Amino acid sequence: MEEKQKSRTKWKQDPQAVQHDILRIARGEFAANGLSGARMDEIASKTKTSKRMLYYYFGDKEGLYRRALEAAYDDVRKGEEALHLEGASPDEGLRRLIEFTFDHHSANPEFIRLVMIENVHNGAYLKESEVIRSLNVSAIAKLENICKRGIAQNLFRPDTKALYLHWQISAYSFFNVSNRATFALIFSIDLSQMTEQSKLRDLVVDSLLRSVLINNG
Amino acid sequence: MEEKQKSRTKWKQDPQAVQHDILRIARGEFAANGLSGARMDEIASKTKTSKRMLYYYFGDKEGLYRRALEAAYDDVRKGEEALHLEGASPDEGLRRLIEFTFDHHSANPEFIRLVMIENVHNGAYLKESEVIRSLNVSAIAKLENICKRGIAQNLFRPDTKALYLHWQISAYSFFNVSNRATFALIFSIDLSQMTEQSKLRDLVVDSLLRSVLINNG
Amino acid sequence: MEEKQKSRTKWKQDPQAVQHDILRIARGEFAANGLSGARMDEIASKTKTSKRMLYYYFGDKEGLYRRALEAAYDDVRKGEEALHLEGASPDEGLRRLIEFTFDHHSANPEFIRLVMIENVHNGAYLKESEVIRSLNVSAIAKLENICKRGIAQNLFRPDTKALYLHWQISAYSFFNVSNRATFALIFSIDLSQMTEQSKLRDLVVDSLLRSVLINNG
Amino acid sequence: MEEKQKSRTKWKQDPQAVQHDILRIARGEFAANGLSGARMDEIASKTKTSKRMLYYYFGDKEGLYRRALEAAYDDVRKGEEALHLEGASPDEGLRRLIEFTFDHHSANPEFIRLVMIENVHNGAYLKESEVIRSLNVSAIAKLENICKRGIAQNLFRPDTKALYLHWQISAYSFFNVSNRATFALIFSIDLSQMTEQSKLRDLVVDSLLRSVLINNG
DNA sequence: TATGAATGAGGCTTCATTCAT
DNA sequence: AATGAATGAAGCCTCATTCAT
Repeated sequence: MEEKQKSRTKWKQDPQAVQHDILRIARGEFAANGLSGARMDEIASKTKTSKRMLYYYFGDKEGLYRRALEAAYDDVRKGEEALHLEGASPDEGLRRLIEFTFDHHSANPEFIRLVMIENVHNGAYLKESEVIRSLNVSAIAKLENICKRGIAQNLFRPDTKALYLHWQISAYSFFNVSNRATFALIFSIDLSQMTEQSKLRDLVVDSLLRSVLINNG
Repeated sequence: MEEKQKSRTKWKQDPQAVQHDILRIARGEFAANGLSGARMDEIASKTKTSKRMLYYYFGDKEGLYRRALEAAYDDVRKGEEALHLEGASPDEGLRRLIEFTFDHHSANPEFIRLVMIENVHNGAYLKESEVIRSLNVSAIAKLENICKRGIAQNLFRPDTKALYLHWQISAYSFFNVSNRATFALIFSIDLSQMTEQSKLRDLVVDSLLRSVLINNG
Repeated sequence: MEEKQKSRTKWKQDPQAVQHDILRIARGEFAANGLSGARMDEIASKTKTSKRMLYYYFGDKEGLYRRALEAAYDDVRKGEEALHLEGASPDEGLRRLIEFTFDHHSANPEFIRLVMIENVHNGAYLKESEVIRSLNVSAIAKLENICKRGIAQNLFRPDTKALYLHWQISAYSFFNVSNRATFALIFSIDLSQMTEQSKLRDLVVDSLLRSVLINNG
Repeated sequence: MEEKQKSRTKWKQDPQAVQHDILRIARGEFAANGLSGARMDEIASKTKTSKRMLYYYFGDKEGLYRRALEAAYDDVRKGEEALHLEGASPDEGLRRLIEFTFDHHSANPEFIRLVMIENVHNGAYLKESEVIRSLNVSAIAKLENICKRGIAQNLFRPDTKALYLHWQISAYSFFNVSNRATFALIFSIDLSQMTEQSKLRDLVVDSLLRSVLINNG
């Protein structure tokens, strides 16, 4: 057991670091307990600063939640930028995009939970956020490029739409994380095991490619 | 003083009705606000009885939540029984099953929200429930029958697995409701409109059939 | 030092008494410290019940303040009803009314302070109160009767108006209490002493009668 | 983060001006919200400097309040010096003094509010102030001169006392401002309208003169 | 002289729950 | 079976003030 004592020496006078620290903890707590379930006291105690600072920097609980949500979206967007598909053929590119998205969601369950929670609130806090609006461009650009090329090369069905394909990929990737608990209980199968995850990933990739590609007999 | 009085006419002396009334209200409140977000006072005030009755019949808040969750699952299961596919061919049966599931989820957003909330809690309350275990049989029986026949008739790919197909159908149908709010905000498109819903339904059906059927060129 | 223990036996189940008790204490605290200066904890601790009951019966601090203000006005109004002037001549009646008002204000400094405080808030809480509106009738009825008779009997100047005369009486009676502290400090004279109070009362009565009566040479 | 930054141009390096600025703002805030109701943050944010300066120059909240109160008294006293009655007859002088006092109070509602607030605090802060003591001389000197001359010329009743007459004038002039809000609400009449104000002023002047002058039949 | 960052103490309020009848 | 009154614990938030530079 370590002595409970926060190192309040070198963190001071670094507002950026303090805010980041708070946001990181807050994200975890909100993801774990929901907006009303999370406790400001609990968040504060896990932080390197005092409770007062949560209010100093974020105003109130909802403000903190909103900022944590934004930060989560932003982190995920940054992660997505890491995927480069320049040289790949349309079908190979699509395969890799699906795999990446599936894995990326799987690797960020905290983000998934925040989005679930935000949807329980009907997107009320995302609605207020200016920051989020900028996500839509980058989120779908890669896919649009792939589709355009795939259709032009007569590989993809001509009615393939990037937005709807994105919806499909998201549905699989999101559901895979969001509904693990209840699915496991009802069907007595733990799909979060690595072997199951790779099986599901293949299923998703194959299924979607088969439905998009023209010659998939 | 804190809760308004209602004119309690002749509901008294009917415990069954009282409990049903409470559960119906509770389901709505939990679906709308989450477990910690829902308020016992609010639930009670929308009920035909007093707050004391919630505790009398359901013990505490978590007990009420669990019972409301169970009731929601039970209602949905009953609804699913309405689908009859006896005479249909495997491909037609699958199509109708997908459509039905999609529509059924869409028609029960309150249930979807409860399941989301339960997943946020890692299925902790479903885990305790004895009632829920009985759902898994009926939920997948129809699909297994279809798959068996589809494979036997050389219509479906031989490696088609009912459980995984069910997972796919569920992913689409669930995500369609669960993530409406955030999807709409990020992509500025309201997929809940009827025309969009029917477009998505066709997309889901076509995509899945194409990926399952052997000759789908 | 008495053992700090509230007799929580015979007060229970008497909501009226509980509310009265709370209001009495609250009036004192608000009068002594103002709206923001008063402390809910302090009010509660002087009460026979717990802090929770303040909120149970009055909603929040402002609700309690408003109700305490209303109760104070109501008490004062009831006190005013004790004055009966039926048999008196107009001049004698006016004299007695002025004396009574002067004394009544002097006897209720807590009420005066509440009114001062409410004026600091620009009457924002009185404005919301339905109860207060009923005061205006009774407050001035007696004076109107006196004026009418006084004018009819050629005793009072014909342009004497009850409302403005009331304003004058109130100004003296109110100021006598409200500004004691600063007046005493600046002029080094404690007008709250009984001899000074009676001198002031005579001054007010004489001055007003002289200015209203026709033959006051 | 909690307070907005202002473009501090070239106010720096002028302590006098900074203190004046702070006092002006503080007076307004205290007058509007009372001692406990006023917020140091709010005062600071309306100031040209930062919050730290309030503490630098005035020590703490109470120190700032006291200084603001003193400054308000001082301003008012300076204003009173503007009245010159040298050539006037006693009755004309008295009339003009009353009118002036009435108008002067009416023109300084912020000062009136501060005095109300100080009285709510039983003059506790004025009591500590050295500065205030010097006010009593000038405040009443003019009136004493008038009274002496009026009595000597057999115009005023011989028992006329400057201090009590001052009390009467103050009562009217103060109450006219201090109780506007509640009076308006209870009697549904807005006495702050200009026509009403001039009516009240005439009433006050006439009433007081009639009660002081010997031949006023 | 000046300031952004930081804070402990204490304020108001709400929660699920139980009591007494 | 049913209820209005009551509550302790804990929640969120704000206050005047100080620190480190």
